[in-house]
Amino acid sequence: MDEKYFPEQVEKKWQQRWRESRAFEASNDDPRPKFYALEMLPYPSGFLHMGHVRNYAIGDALAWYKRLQGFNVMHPIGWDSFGQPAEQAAIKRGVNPRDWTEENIAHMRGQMQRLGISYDWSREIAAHRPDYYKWDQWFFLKMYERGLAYKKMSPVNWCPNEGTVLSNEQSSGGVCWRCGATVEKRDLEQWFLRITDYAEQLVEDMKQIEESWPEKVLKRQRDWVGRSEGAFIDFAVKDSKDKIRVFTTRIDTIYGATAIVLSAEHPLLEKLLETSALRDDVNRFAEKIRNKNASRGRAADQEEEKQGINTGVLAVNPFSGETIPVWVANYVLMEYGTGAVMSVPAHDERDYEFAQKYSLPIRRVIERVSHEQESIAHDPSSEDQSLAMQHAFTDYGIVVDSGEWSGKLSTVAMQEMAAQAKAQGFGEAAVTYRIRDWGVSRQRFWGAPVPIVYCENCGTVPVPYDQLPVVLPETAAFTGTGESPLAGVADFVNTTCPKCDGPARRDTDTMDTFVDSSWYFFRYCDPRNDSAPFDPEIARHWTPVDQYIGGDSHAVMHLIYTRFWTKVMRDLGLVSFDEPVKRLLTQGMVTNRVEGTDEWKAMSKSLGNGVDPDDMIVAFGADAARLFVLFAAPVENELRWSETGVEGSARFIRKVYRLVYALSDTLKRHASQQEPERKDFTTAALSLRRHTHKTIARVTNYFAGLGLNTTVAAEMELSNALIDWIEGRVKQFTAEPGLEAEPGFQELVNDVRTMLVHQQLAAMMDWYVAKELGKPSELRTLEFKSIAAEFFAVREALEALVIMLAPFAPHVAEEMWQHLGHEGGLLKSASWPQANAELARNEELEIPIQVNGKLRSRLLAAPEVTEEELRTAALNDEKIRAFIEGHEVVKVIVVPQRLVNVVVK
RNA sequence: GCCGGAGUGGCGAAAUUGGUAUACGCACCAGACUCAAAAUCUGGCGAGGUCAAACUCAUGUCGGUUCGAGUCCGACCUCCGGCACCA
Repeated sequence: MDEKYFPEQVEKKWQQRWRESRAFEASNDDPRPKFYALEMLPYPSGFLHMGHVRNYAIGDALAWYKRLQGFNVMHPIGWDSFGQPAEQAAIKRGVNPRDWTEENIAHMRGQMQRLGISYDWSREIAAHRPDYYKWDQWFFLKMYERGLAYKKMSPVNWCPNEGTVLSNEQSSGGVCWRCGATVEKRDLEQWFLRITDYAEQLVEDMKQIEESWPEKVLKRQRDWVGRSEGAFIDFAVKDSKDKIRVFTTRIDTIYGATAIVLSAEHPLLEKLLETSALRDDVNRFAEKIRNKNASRGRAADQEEEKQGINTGVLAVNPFSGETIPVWVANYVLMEYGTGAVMSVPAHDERDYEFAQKYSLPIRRVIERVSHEQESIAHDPSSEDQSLAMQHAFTDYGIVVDSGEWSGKLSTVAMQEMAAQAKAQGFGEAAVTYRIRDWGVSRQRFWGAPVPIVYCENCGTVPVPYDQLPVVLPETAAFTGTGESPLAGVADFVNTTCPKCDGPARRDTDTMDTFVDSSWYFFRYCDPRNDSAPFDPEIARHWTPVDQYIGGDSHAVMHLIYTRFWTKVMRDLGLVSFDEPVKRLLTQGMVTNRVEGTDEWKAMSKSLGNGVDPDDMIVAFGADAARLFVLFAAPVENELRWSETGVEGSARFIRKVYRLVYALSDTLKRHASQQEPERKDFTTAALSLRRHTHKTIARVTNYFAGLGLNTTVAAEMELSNALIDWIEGRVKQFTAEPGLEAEPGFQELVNDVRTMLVHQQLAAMMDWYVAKELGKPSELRTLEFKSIAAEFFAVREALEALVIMLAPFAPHVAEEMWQHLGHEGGLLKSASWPQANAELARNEELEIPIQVNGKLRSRLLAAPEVTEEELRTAALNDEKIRAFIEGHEVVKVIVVPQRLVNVVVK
């Protein structure tokens, strides 16, 4: 151990030792309880950014903590290495996507190792390697067998300028993200996974995780699934056998329906119009709306004015028998429900707006449940009138003017009406979902090929399992024309049919990269298995994931896909639970000031406010950078970057390092090896131990809730307390008369806090011990046992501090641990310190005394003090007497061990 | 518009969940050391008030509950996220 702290030396040294000793490789057979700590696997863009550093620092702190607590910790990492950037690099610069990806992985792996994250590198995986994506294909085939993977025509986003397909994200707002051209819809045959089959479970199973996943993530998933309870109702078309099925969540308002409104894409529309005189006008209108819908997609960010047209067709309300007109309008979406709605202007805002514009009747059939206040001085009819004029009344209430249901509560009517619809065969209670099946086909090269073959004779044929993987060719022509580059690789496309051996063509699309990340953390359990995606027995040992950590940008996509995938795996018999992740933490963003402004924004190249982790490692060390990231803000908050903040963390590390350096030799010489008996501890030693054990309890408690910032703060407090304590002891030692003359000691006393005189501090302690013990026993101020006990307390504090620092600054913690006398052992085999409640207990309590709730005095009391004693002491307190003099004491509130409040009049 | 979350010093934030508000750190000011700077150390640091105290006021605003409210209840204001014609 150097006198001075050089992070680059310390960090290199321990990184090497960890690597050589395979310190963080987790065994599947370890008998200790397991803990699976997981961070979201990165896309290998080439460079780690601060968001990654934060993510991994959090995960690593937890992994270290659990390891020190005696858990068998698995902390793996891998690469989400399929995806568009590699292909873009190929198109733009002609590099091979595989080479580009491998180089990026190599560089980022180096960065992670320089950060000293305690990953189990033996379990590293990468999605682009055939031994991984083979299992993507395997899962695809399993789903195909079960009808969970199917092919259908579907519109995709198409940029006419670049001649390429875009994802929904890349065509946000209806324009191409690169060239700004208006995106068109094109119909393509695409593969879908039937996530809608699991819609109900995706909502229902949230109950299993609602305590341990962030509410905002659950909420977004709930919104995304969009579960909605209501009813289907069939309206018969007048003079026809056709029926129009609508979905409504407010069947109780059905007597207020004054029209049926269809979406422009409604399949029945054409047939209905056959007999209509308005046919041409309606068709022209519907065509216009369809075109508009197609070109803008669903991403339109502005609500359009409602437009509609009467078809001239009439429909019959099955409840009232009333005949109402059928309209077509732009505000009804084909994608949701049945693409047709009953329009109830009195009780739906959209219908109200529509009815106003086209002068449709507005009929009120729900009244507010009356409150006493409402009956005052208002003419009810005029109030109704004004209400109806301005708004739809969308609350539940009492059904009126609705035949036999009049006078019933909405909630009651809804149930009874749905039951009647069912009994009479014109409808039923129903649940609809907003979520739609997951389109996984991508017309791209850099992904897992879809393992399907098309044969002229046999049609669509799945590739047999024993022919997996369908290997991606070495390279292809990256023209960027929009068709999958695989289509141009003749060797790949042309194959023979597995069934009939005749000529066949392969599917040339690849799978969405979210497929890779839907199950990757199961692969970590058994990463080299070549006969299954993983051994269910081994996975049973490790999964579900105990703690998952990542950004909330994946709140919907990845985290809903992986929940879906887990349920499919459960149904395949691979796992035995519903939810893959027990606890989820979504960390906040890392932001930095945008130069020349007061704005804090996420670090990015384009804003020029990025900070390179490597620069921080060089300047301050990985330990200081990691410590800062965890200390500066609660993990779920935004983290504002501050270089002076990192300096502060480095300062703290240096302080502790010097303390260990200054004291370790002395501790080796003088500290008792065994824990001394209680009577041998001086009062001073006990007060230090109290601080140590209180801190252990606090830190352990904070860690349980992932309050990492307060954990670090508590550790800083302990180090401050230890320094204060040493200063106090040195001053006391040297206060003996005559010592002023001893050479160097006056400077020592003055300088003890500067920590510039370590050797002198150690020498002084040695000298002092010798001097004390050299005295005749009656003149000694301290006995040998007490000295040994006092140094024991110091060592206890330092060791606890070093162990508790390991999750935040592991390299320097290892260095200090070794220097504290644990040569040859690694910190990972140390044990997390145990808080001793007896030792943590205060000798004396400081009890605040209030008069009428305002703090007026304090008094010191023993922890055993009774309520009565506290009350008496408070009333006799000099300051308190001044306050209560001349007033009547009404009441004295005593909170045991806590506080006294004197209430006066 | 709807649904969430949050408002505490100059800044990031603490507060054992109703009991001493502002821990810990950053920035800043003064001092020590230094030829000087850096580093390090010491002291100060919510506002008002005072030589110093005492004391008064402060957790977005206004009310309420309570002996006691940053914390609980009601109304409002502001900011940040998500969704957005979902029937």
